[in-house]
Amino acid sequence: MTTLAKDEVIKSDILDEATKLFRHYGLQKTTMEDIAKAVGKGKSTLYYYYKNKEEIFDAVIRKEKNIIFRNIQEDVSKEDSAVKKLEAFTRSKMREIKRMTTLYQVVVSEVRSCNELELGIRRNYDCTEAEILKSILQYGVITGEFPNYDQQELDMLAFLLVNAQRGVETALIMESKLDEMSEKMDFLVSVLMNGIRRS
Amino acid sequence: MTTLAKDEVIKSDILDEATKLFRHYGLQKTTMEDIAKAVGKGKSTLYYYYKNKEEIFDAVIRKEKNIIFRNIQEDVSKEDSAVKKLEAFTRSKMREIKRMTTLYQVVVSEVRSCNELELGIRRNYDCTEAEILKSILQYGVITGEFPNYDQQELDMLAFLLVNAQRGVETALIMESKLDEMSEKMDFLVSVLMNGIRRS
DNA sequence: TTCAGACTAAAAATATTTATTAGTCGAAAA
DNA sequence: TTTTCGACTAATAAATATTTTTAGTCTGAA
Repeated sequence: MTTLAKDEVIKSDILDEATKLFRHYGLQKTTMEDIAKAVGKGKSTLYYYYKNKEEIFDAVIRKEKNIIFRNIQEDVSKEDSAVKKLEAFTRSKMREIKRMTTLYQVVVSEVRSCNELELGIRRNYDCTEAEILKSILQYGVITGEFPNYDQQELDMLAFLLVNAQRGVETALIMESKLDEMSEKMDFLVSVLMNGIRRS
Repeated sequence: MTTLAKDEVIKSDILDEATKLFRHYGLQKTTMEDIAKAVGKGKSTLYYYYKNKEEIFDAVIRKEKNIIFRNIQEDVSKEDSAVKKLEAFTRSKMREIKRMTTLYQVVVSEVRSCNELELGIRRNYDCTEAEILKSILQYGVITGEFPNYDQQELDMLAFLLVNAQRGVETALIMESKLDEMSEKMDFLVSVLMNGIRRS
């Protein structure tokens, strides 16, 4: 294997600097020149590596999202019962959200007004969440922890879990009670869990 | 008892017309002149009966909110088990929301940007919801349907229920899937219910 | 006591100018 | 050939000035 292609290194540099800047100043207030300066290159050089600003932002979000979900997946896979997996999922998600509050805010709030992007990213994000949840639920059905929900019911359950959690998340963020988040989420999950477990 | 005081009649007329207009055009796009014209009075007359526009809007919201919650309370009180009460609560709330989508939108979305009002109304609205839920839960503890949750746990449960439901509501409204609302809510409530019922 | 018309001050909408910034291009450096 | 840059433009956003609308007041009439 040869050394990493030079252009891949630079692309990755650009992404790293862009990530920092977006996190600090948000999407709108970070200019292409800011990014170029941070990388130590001219502005037009960025356009040699990326089509435009949106492509950079997309790449940043995709990368960060992947990190989040890799971490979550890792935590989830450590547990061996579906119930514990679900608890791990929530705990892990909370931790990730706190760790990346700024970028999360960008995705959740700033981007919320930037219609084109919003839908894509937010939906994509939720889909991944729902996917993970669904796989956990499916696992629970297999292990016999949960009753024999059919595919449609599992979809609905995953949908409900994602959005119920988000409802609580939003309320706590709006009242800036992030510190109560864990406790309340634990309680919510334990209730939901017991609910799912019945028949 | 004498005939209803004349000014009470007019105040009520103003409220009725204002309600219609707010429902049709929203808070911002309804002017005091519009209301006055609809009532068939001059604009300044409105100020004889109400301090300002906000007071009118407040009164409209309070009145509508009372109707909603009276209807919900009525439906809830018909049931005699806590579980059925909770189901009735959700079903009834869904129906009320659909019935008043427009005004609900005003409260939920338009007012969301109108900071001063937002907090007051939204919080007030949620409080009432949470109060009803809490009383249902308390009832369930008394009847033995639910385990012996203490006061703090009941508060938390009510908070969770309100916001979990709102999360799902919001998602469905955003995707304009109001028709799936009942089905999904039923499912959510049944899950939550079973969760609450355990120990 | 109840109302209206004329009024004001504040806010909202509009138009206009100015400043930034995303993205292009052709040419130079590596 | 691959990578970089400086100079340029067109579009977007920010700032400013201008007009219109509208909430709320005041005086006085019925």
